[in-house]
Amino acid sequence: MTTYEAGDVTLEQVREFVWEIPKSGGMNVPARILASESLLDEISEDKTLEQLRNSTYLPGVRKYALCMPDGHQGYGFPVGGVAGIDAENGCISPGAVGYDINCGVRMMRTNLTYDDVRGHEEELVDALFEAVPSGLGGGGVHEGTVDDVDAILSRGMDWALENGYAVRDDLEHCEDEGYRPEGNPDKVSEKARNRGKNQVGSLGSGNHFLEVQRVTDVFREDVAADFGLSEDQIVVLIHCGSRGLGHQVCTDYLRKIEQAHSGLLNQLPDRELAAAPAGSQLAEDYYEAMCAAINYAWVNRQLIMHRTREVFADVFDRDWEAMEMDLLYDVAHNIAKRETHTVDGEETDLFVHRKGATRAFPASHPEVPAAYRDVGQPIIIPGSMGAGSYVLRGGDRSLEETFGSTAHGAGRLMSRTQAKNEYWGEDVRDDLRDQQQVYVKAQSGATVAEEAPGVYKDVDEVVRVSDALGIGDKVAWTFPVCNIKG
DNA sequence: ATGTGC
Repeated sequence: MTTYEAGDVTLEQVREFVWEIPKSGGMNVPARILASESLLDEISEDKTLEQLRNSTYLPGVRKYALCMPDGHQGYGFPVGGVAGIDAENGCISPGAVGYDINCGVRMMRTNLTYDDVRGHEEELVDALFEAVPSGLGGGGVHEGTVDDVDAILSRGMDWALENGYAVRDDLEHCEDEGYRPEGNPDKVSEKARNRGKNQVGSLGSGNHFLEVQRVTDVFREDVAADFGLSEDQIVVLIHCGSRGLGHQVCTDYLRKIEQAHSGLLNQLPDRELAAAPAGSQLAEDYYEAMCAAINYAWVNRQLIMHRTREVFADVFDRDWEAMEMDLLYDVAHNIAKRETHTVDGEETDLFVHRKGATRAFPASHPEVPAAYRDVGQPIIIPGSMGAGSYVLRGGDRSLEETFGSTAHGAGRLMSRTQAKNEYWGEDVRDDLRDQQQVYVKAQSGATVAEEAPGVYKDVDEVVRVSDALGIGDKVAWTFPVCNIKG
């Protein structure tokens, strides 16, 4: 048997790209890592594998805990981690969802080609930067009241539709149609709601961005046609989350759960995995608050997309409808959801935790929107400013292998602090413009340094593993034209 | 990720 030694963890190879930490000690199930050896070399350098093994101590975790090929260390639970935990007898863990609840991406199509945009990059990037609020702190497309926030938390994208920020078609091209009915503002603290009221429609900072891209390659022509993608087409990618509101929800419930469920906490190897037992009041409260933050993040991305349509209409002097600026799809990267999966031959209700992982449902799954039911759901995987991004579709093996999940990005190679020592923002910006015709505009030079292409893993390799395992199949590759960020 | 924190 092929093994891989990583510190005190020994991995056994199950087959190509599939590695397992066998069950031992307090582990309830084994753990699986989906990676090539070169990705495994990177994954094993931080605490990812230890955190993944720790997560198998969570009560009610089924089958195996998983790490996607882009996995890296996170708070308690790896970014790139997936765990299906029994929704009747198990638990729910905020650390296995992440601080940025429903951090995610959406891609909007246009009928413009690269030739239409070339020569207008500076004008476009300036106009987008001016119109789309970004950076730390307040300021959003919709400057509202706490009542507005409560409506957003309850109704998600339905609120955006009612308030003229969306068309019906947008809702139909969004995971869960942009709405979790369980979202309950009463379970979200006043502090969180106040933090949210002046950030509705704002990018934030860090790795969040808005990017105009061109489709540079198509790998599956038939699927690409169903997704409305073709070579040289201009698309827009929006990556952001639930801002201060989601962060506050996570903080609030971690503290509450640590206090109320210290018994469970003491059974776990890491207190950052704090979890509320299924059926407890806090499990229900956290789920409803998390769903509310999920709704907030969808509205956030919708308002940014709405503003982007206005900017394009202004710059290109045409209606956005005439430019066919339609939402391709919106996927969540940091969520938990009650889903039914087959485990040991039985239909089982699970809290599927996906933290830095994308849902990847295959063709014919009832939760895939009608427009894509025949081909599988679109999966959007942002890479870096120098390596581009990918569109995949849910693969036939995903339900069996990964609770219907795949990777979510390239994954960091180095910390933000390390990145700022290695790179200087203005140099990164100048190199991207001069060498790759990518136009970047950011609130802070430090953010550009933190997001330099060199701080990321090889997104091609991440996608290659997903494709080879049949959990998410390569459809198209896109490359940046211009990018705005905090 | 984050009014960059225990």
